[in-house]
Amino acid sequence: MLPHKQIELKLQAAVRATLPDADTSIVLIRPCPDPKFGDYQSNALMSLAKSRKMNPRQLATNVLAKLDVADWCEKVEIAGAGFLNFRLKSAALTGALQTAARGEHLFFDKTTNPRTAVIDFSSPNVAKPMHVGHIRSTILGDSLARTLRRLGHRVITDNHIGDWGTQFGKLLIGWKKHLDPAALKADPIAEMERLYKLVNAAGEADEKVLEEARQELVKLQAGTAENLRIWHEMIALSQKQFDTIYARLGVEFDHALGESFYNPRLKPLVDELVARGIARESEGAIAIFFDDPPQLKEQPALIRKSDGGFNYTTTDLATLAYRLETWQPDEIIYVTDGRQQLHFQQVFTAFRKWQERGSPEPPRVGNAGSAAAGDSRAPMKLAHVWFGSILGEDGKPFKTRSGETVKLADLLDEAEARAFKIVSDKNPDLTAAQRREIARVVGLGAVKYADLLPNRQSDYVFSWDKMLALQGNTAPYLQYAYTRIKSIFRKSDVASALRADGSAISAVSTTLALSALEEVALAKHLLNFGLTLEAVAEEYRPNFLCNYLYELAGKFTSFYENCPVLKADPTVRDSRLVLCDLTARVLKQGLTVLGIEVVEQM
RNA sequence: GCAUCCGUAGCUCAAUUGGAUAGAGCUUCUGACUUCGGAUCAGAAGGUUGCAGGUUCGAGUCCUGCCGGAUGCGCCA
Repeated sequence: MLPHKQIELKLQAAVRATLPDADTSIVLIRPCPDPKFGDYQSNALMSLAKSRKMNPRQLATNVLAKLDVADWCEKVEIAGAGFLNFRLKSAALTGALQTAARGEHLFFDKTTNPRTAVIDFSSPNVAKPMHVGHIRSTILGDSLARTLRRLGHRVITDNHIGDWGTQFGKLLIGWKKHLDPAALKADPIAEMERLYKLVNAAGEADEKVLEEARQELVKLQAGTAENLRIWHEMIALSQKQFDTIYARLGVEFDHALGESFYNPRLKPLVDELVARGIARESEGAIAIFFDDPPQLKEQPALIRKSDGGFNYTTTDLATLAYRLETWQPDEIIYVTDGRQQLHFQQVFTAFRKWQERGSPEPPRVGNAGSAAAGDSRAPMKLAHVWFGSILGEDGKPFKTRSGETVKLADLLDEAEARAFKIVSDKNPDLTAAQRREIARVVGLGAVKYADLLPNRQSDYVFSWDKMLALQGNTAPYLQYAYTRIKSIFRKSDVASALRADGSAISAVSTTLALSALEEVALAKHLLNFGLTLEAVAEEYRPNFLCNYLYELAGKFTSFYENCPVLKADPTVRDSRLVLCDLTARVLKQGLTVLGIEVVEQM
């Protein structure tokens, strides 16, 4: 277990010994904002003292009297209004580095409390090209899944594909009357998109077309063989496109249960909600009204239209119930844009009402704050992880120059093409194949990182130049730092001493001699990797990890500038090689968690 | 009209349970032994955190009001 965790546990024990009824879950250790205060701090005693109207420094003194952390820390100091400052003993620091060098850990611990999380993200639509609007959900969701898995949680990823809905009426007309088989073969998505636009335009001019579309839709919903066959083919063709893009992005799903999967469940669901008095008839439709959160007072959710059809609230409720029955998750995470906040508030609130009035299995779910008897687990958490819009440089929603949405495949192509140009410019001696591979990794990395770096809730301005400017806080900068480390090993004679998986340097002495300030700063930063991963999982914010890795790369380059490795005396040299190796491994692992690859040379 | 979110350096963005002197990158300027890889590094400049109050030992963060912006608001998803 890492030193900061040990200190935290000891501190919590000391607080319990001092204040037996205190909630120690808020007693946490954080890295100090400024190294002059120490390595770790806790400010929890101040808030504890406040809520109890105690003198914070007196409380700190009392807690300190029961705190023994001498195994890891120098003397603990009380500072300011009641901060506790901890300074690591160098033996604790080098000890953690040594166990990491032996491959026992990589500065994070697997959770002692594994949870099951279902993550719903990406959700593209059948018969339409994946576009830039899908990128944030896909990349955020994937990195959250990777983070949770790395920490030892059970993760189920489910792609809720848009494979049902009114657009299929128009698509069926187009398919039957205007299909160009050659075009379909060459580029199925483009052909289906063409068909949709064609019929959509015709519908605007002629009401009869719309009526015809409704008829086709009804026939599809009724299960007419021909419409069903065409619909299946449209899904299969679309899935091919999705698979290609996901393979390129390195994104995998455990399930892809589209909206249509839930069709058989919609009518029974509405019937049950009506029977339980949760939903009622209103203006010919069936709606759920809310009293509970005041914001929803004037915002009923429709679950059946007056024409008898169902809508997305119905589907989402059915999906929620299915996931609960099938996987019994502790948590369901929806990664969508912020415009759906009201919708998910309605879905979550409706679901809790349903749970309160007798629910499917298991009953613990939805009763926020009160676990059912016999089940000690916390109630299921429903999280809407929302993100802001992608804007063009004019501050309006991002489009191509001609006003079209930007296709994801085109965007990735361009990222790779630009990266290829840069690699060829910087390193013309590499073979074309090598440069293409580097461009792929760097280009895709740049796109992903640009998406993950901003706080997800802000809108962000999409700029080809900024995204692909391979400078500053970008993926290429981190990838470059990695290659510089690898270059050191290529030039050293210990490369062969690395295990095949790169996990440890066995030939290097196990004693570490950290003397330079830059070495110590780098080493201490390595220790905080796990805290960062936990924060990402807790807040659903991969940008914490981006910033951590950027700081790590910064501390490494500072070390690299000031501390020669290969030219140093043997003991210092070996110690520095260990630091280099550990830095490379954390960089690689961190980027992997973000869904970004590394290369040995750029 | 109601609701949600946002407003931080010239620009794009950070800021870990309310914590210590609000940090980066870009841009500009000045430097770095032909370099363990210069896709690098060091330094300088740049701020009344939209405005006005309030709570607190402590507020970019919480509360109230105002100004400005984005988004959403019953039969699309």
